[in-house]
Amino acid sequence: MAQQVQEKYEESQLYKIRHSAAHVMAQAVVEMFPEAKYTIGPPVADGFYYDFDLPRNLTPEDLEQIEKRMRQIVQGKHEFVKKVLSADEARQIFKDQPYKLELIDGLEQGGFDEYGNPLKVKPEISIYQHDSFTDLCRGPHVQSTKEIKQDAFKLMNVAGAYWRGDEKNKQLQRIYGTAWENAQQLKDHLHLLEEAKKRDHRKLGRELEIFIFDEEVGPGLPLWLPNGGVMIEELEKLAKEMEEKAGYLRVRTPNLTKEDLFIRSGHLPYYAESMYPPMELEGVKYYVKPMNCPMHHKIFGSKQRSYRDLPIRLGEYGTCYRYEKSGELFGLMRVRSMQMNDAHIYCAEEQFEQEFMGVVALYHKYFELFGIEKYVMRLSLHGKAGLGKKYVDNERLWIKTEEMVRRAMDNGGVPYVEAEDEAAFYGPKIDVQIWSAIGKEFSLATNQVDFAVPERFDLHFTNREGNEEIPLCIHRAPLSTHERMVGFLIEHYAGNFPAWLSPEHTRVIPITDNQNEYAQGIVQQLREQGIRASADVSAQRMNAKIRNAQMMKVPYMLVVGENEMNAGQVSLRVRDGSQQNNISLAEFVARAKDKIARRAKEL
RNA sequence: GCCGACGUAGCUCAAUCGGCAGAGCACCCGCCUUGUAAGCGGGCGGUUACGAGUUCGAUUCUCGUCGUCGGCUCCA
Repeated sequence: MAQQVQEKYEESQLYKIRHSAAHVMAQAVVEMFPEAKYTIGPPVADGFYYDFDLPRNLTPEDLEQIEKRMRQIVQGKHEFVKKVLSADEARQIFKDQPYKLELIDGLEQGGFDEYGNPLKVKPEISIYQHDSFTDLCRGPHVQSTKEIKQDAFKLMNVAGAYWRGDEKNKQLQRIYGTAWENAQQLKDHLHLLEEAKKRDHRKLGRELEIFIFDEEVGPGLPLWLPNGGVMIEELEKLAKEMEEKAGYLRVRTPNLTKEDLFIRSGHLPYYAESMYPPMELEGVKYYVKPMNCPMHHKIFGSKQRSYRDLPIRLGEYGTCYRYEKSGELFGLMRVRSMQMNDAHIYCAEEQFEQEFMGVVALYHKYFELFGIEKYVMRLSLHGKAGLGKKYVDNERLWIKTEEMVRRAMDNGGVPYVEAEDEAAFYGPKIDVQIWSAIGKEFSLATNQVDFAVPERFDLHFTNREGNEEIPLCIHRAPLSTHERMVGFLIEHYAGNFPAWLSPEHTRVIPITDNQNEYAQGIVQQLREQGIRASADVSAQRMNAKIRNAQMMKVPYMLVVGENEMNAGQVSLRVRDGSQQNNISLAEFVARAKDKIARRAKEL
């Protein structure tokens, strides 16, 4: 049932265009720097890149030059010619290209592809030539450079990238480009990037007063402003409702624990790099928690459990701290303090499938609520080489657990893709990739199976036969962290949240200050009905007040002037610009309460 | 952490070749009493991220630190 979503792209014309554009770019770069060492240049999601080892750093002006030269080259209508040859012939051609020689060695041994990953079948060695440029390459390419339209590609930026993606290797200069079948597609793509920029949660988060970062507080440590506080309250309320229905119990655990706990859990041997260093008091080391699980394990183990008690589902919105490397921080999406929608489900092996799929069902409810239409479940497996280093050293259990997850997903009819060497240290996991309203990809929810740590904590329950059995543990966070979830929601909705999530439901706008008191009375009535409201009694004109409320993306505006006041009514302006004049407050309250209570998508 | 770029008022941005640091918005004070996306006038606001150096003189040039951004690595 595992889907090969990549397969199609690799056979497409677009893939060939991008791959070929990468070669053309490499030609232009090598012309500019004859001493350049070139490495690999594959197509990626929206374009391509090529990594070079160059005598100096590239500047934006260089990119312009390279792009200009590329346009000349593609207009030359050069044929791409493939040649299959022996390793020695290839070595002769690339004798001055050390990275290519390394690749040839890998290909010859039949061991590794260009990323250093093991290959299943021994590949043939081939080169592609066009114009003056020859590259070691398995293809496929377009017939001729004329298929690369000179107005349908663009070089985007330069970035550092490690050779073979390994931070121990030399850092190369990577040029990213985007390429399409025609100019219109390129234009559309660039437009989409512009739109994404407008929705950027870092920009909107500040404008809508949801969160800030402060240099003095520290990188990756967001301060939630009152508006963000409201959104978090709403998300917690949502999770609590859903989890109570699904039989979860809520617990609370401290942010600090003794070193001993994390030695036992395996965090210190396998995860220390991501933990804040310990603080020592009276000779005892304490760590801030990067995860809640060890403490939940302690709660599970705090009394004797029978098979009749299982499954036990312990949930907590615990605040965790992880020392993410400075360059990894990214707005709310990657932070150092985070509050996870965390829970641990302890179950017997025969309950695993049902519990696991129960979590997947929860995902689907959230997808529906947030209008997430596109998603991919990504099954992350262990990598053999990481056993005992990245992963607990028990290959038999890895394989067994991975098979259990596959079976559960297959039986449940949930499509997924597999990703090798991406598991958590204690077991395989399902990460959920979702796509926002404008097609930007996010990785939010996670669902992990832990076959290792319960044993380390000596957790057990008494089974039907009266024997002690170790429970499985499912770690899950369908709503991710508050940080990442809010970041996603900002971009997904472009700040136009459904009413229930909006920090302020209603802004009451008096037309002149004669209506200030009336407006404030309305606010009080709304608050009593559980509707978040404020009155704009500033000295500005009504038009400015409306504009401000629109810019803060408040869903409902109640305009009150002389007429409304005398009639005891309000005039409703909805965020979409529609109006409903002279209605009773009760009518508005009924509408708003209904939308909020149902968490309706529409206003 | 690594490669590169960037850092000017709360926000968005100017400042010629190294020569007195400016605008709009926001905020405060007035005037206007207003009908569905900015009424008008005035005022406050800066150790140009921080610290050194070069120079008669540094927002501008050099170095270091901190932070942000584009990537790599990593990840909820």
